[in-house]
Amino acid sequence: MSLSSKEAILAAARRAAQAHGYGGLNFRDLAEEVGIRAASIYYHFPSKADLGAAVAKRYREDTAARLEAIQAETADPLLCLHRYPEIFRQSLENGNRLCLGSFMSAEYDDLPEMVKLQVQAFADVNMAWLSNLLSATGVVNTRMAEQRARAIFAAIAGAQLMARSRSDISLFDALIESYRQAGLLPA
Amino acid sequence: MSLSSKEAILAAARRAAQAHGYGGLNFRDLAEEVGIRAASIYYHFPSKADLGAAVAKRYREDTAARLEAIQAETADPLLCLHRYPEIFRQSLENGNRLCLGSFMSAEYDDLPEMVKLQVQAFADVNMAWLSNLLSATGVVNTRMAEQRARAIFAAIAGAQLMARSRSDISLFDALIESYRQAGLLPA
DNA sequence: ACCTGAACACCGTTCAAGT
DNA sequence: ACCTGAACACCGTTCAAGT
Repeated sequence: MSLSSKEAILAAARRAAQAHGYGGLNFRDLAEEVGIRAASIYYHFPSKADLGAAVAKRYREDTAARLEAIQAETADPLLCLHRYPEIFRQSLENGNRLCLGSFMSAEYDDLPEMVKLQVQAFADVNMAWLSNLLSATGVVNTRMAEQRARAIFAAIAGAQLMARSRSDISLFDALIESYRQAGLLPA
Repeated sequence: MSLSSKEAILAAARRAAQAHGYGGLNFRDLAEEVGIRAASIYYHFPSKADLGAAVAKRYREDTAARLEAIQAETADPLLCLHRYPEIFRQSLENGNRLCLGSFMSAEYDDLPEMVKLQVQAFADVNMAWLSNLLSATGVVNTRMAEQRARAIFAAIAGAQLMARSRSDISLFDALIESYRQAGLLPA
């Protein structure tokens, strides 16, 4: 059975936003991909801001679920941390797309307030997960875990941004490896 | 004496692009700031792509000049490296703006070819400068300098992106400090 | 419930025409 | 050389009307 229109819109909007940003999202192209008319999107989402916020919210929820899945599969916190870059790598694998949080951070000035809130929440989810696992490893003390979590999140987002601009996933892998060698990420 | 229209357009376009990206650049607002009509911009730049490429080229040249200035002022390569984040910090100081290379990397899919080339060139200038100085310090061997230079560039771009989304320069400083503590940047 | 055509006001972009 | 009016294509949005 196929997706409901609302779910199809959300999925297409997410893909578009990861490739072109919130500003690059447009209802006519979106509608064409879903197989309806642009005006029909307004039945499901009252405005572009609402659609953007819904996309960002879903993106955060999906990411949170994936992080929880990693933690469920992988008992060792060091191994969990080792797997963290997967999240960003998969966006590159999926059509050289960017993390939605990164793209929207670049566009931050021009985002509706309700979208900004979701972007912050996305970053918070990532940093909390990282901080929690860093503490669990004992590699850094609890006081430093939060600080290190922010640094890791920012650095990996930067690595993805650079790899995307070169359309080169192996560059992403090499950057992550460099972070490990340098000591930013646990080896 | 005041700037020529062409220079005034370049300056205003740069500021706009660092705040709203290439996609967010618009000729009417730009023209209003310069004091001419939108159509007049096309006398100086035959298309938006040409303007974008000119802005990115100038941005790269300015950055190269600032990096050379740091090197001229500061004999010790370790001190030069210590000063590198200044480049990104100043964009944040200047109206919470993003590095043009970062914003355009996010928008990469939608960039005209001539703009893409300048974005690559900008990254290359930064990485070559970093690599050269890293080699000079002897902290890493020459073989690793290039790899580390990429990692530093990507990580600092990520730090700026995150600090901007929180409108918090002190967060940028804290992230740089974390990179030093972790060993990514020479302390 | 779900969708659409047609229209609206606006905006980025272009170009022939002005001075 | 330098600038502009006017037109064009496209956008987000609305709404009465369709099924």
